[in-house]
Amino acid sequence: MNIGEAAAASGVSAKMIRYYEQIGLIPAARRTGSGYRVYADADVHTLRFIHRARNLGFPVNRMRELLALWQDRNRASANVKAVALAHIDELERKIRELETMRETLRHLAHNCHGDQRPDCPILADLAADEYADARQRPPVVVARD
Amino acid sequence: MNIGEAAAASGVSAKMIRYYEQIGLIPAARRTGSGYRVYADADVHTLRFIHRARNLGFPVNRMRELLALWQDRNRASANVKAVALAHIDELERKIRELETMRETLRHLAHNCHGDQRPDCPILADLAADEYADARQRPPVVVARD
DNA sequence: ATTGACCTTCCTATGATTGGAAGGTTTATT
DNA sequence: AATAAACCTTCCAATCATAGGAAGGTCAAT
Repeated sequence: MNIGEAAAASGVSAKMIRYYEQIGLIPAARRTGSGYRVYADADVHTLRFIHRARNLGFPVNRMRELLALWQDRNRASANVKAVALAHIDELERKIRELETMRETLRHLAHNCHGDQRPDCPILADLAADEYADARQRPPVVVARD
Repeated sequence: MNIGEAAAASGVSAKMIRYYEQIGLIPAARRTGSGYRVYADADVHTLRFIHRARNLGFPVNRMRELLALWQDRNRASANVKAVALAHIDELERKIRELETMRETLRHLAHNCHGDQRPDCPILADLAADEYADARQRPPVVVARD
């Protein structure tokens, strides 16, 4: 199987397969006499694993752990679970961050007439001189950043 | 005011102020005889506006619109609201994406013993051969792709 | 033999930000 | 006045994962 076929079979683009090889996430592929990379079913299997983990948002460095665990037949499932839970925490952190932004904006947009007049609480809030920013930060005295 | 003071007063780092100038988000600052950038209160005001919009996740290109609207005294608030709502949609799209990942992982982690045994549904799912095609997933797992 | 679809490597860009190096300026202290 | 520190300047590089393209080699079918 050459790289294009492996890409189609795994869902990982040829570009990314070369990249993963380059950064050492996967071992260097065997080559034909003319330099073409050659892949076997087992390699495609690994690439599919990578593709799915990426789809779940695992960063490449966490996937190194994941791949090592996957290939270790004596792993403890507790270790795998720990990686998954750490990633869930990371996802939740990002979700909360985005939700905070969304709520602030929703609130501002809700109070905006949305008509032909220039009057706009959204801009007023972004431009406010004294910005309590109570929606995103605890009301600690000064320090806005 | 030099760039360091403007940075401290606005919350935007000196590095980023130079960058925003370079990409044309803000006009090139006036310079002293020796080449130092000089900022006035109005500039800091603009930088604070930018800082707050960035904190709400507005990408730099959307902030160009936002700044133009802010500086246009004849704007229609409807236009501002449209930018905000478009950004809210974008935030929601990302939130849903992350939530989908989280739910899939939560489910997998929930079914994982997390003990010393190697048996692990998380790895089993990531490695599964039978649903290489993302559209034919078993009902056990939440959408992924 | 030619064409087209592959493959190879290398370079570039993305977006927003941070880091650093090398060198000039300003301010404060001796 | 000399010196040191804390600034400032530009330029270059790195991040992370991915995509695009150029220049050139290879393979399969016409």
